[in-house]
Amino acid sequence: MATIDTSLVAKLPLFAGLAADELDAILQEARSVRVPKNAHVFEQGEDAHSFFVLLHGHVRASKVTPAGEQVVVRYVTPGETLGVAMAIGLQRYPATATAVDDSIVLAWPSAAWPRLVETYPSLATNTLRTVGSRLQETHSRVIEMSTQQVEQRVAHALLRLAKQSGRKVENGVQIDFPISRQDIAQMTGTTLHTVSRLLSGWEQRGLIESGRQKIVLREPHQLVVLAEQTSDGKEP
Amino acid sequence: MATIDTSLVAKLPLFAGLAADELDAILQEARSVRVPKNAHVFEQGEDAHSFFVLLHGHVRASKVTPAGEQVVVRYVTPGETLGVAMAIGLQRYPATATAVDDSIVLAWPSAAWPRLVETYPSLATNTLRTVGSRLQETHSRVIEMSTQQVEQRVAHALLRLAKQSGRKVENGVQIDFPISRQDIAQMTGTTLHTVSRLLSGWEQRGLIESGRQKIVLREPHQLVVLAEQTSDGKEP
DNA sequence: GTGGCAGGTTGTCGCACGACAAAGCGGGGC
DNA sequence: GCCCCGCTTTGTCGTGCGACAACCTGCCAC
Repeated sequence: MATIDTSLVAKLPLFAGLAADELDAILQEARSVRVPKNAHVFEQGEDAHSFFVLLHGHVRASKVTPAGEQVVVRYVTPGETLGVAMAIGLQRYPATATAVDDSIVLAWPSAAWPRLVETYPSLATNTLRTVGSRLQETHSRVIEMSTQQVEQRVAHALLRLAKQSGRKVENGVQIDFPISRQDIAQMTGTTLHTVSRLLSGWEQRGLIESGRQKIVLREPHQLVVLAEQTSDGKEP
Repeated sequence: MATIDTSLVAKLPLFAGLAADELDAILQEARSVRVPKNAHVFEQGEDAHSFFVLLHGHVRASKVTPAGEQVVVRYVTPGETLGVAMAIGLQRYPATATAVDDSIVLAWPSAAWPRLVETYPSLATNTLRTVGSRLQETHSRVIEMSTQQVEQRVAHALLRLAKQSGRKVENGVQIDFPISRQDIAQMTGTTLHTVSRLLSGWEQRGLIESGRQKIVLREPHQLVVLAEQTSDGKEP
């Protein structure tokens, strides 16, 4: 296994406030794992043996309901932690993590977490901060789903994806990993049919440009307008 | 200010793993505050000056959207923390906390948090666990809103409230604080009209008994059946 | 090169629920 | 004890969007 590039990893929120030698010691214990596209990093219900940091690629975290429906919980971008089940007191992963692109993760055995936290307390506070901000985001999503129509929700979803993982291209901002209408539907609580109709409409109006598992935002600002529109037509 | 009853507080998850004298030291720094019914513990957007533990009563945490719609984030029951904004890296409270009953909270200045955490690292891991489980719950809510109909969601909401704050009464389990159809609507992403219709229906079928800001579950099991029903009629 | 299929588009239909409206009702305040 | 106001109920109507269905299309495998 190759040595990990410390200079990149040092900047991650998880490791904020750690000295270089401390970071080295922590990284000693990590394995770097390649996860090919469409492979699982871990699966819902499986014993939470490891926790991870995504180094490269993109990972989708999703849950299945008892009735068998899939819901996308979030997309993980490089630098973020995933699978921190153990840290929040779970024995099993509450979701499935799937690489949507060839990806690389750092993996630590969950068993090491209590010791690591004891030795480096900032790991706990750093994780607390990231879990907290995920809680915030999830609350936003609840609020969106409670108060907004499908069109607004989908627009928001695209904007969020573009902000997280947008890549500047000729005609605008492209979402930097393969994503289907189905995926978007599962993020926004609607059906791929409705998403398809919406995207078609936007494409005709020149707001976006899209193809197979590919979306380019041409007029992000217009989408913002759409996303913030209230159903009663008049803005505050 | 009266001394705080240590024996009760010692059992709270926040203080798990602390020695008696450590707990005492922490409690020294807290003020106990009475919050009358309908008063705010704190308000959304306000500077997050303190964090709290609810000792007695019930508190509703809610957010308002830019468009002015209210959404209920959660109901806080005695023993839970609230207002931990600072711990998760926020300067301001992300929601408003309102006492729905006369309540009592312990309050610590947020400024003390970093020092407390440094001195008593289990505060961080304990908080991490509770924030983690709130994240789990919020994810469940997203999933519910994505995949279930209003009837199922409302049934779930009642069951959750009953489990958290149910009080055994003659005819079943009563939700132990005043709650309106409006509140339930704001928890489930629907309107008070729809909630009213649903409750009326259930009352006629003998599942519940309800009045002004009061709900008694007579047949919780029947509600569970309702809550788990899929729209296509057939169960797995 | 070509066949197969995952991903996408588009049309039609139905209904769960939100919007609007208007009228009971019960409890707390004076 | 009475009045008023916030909670609740119930009716009607309209519609956003899910369900179902059929077909298209560009990619990848072989």
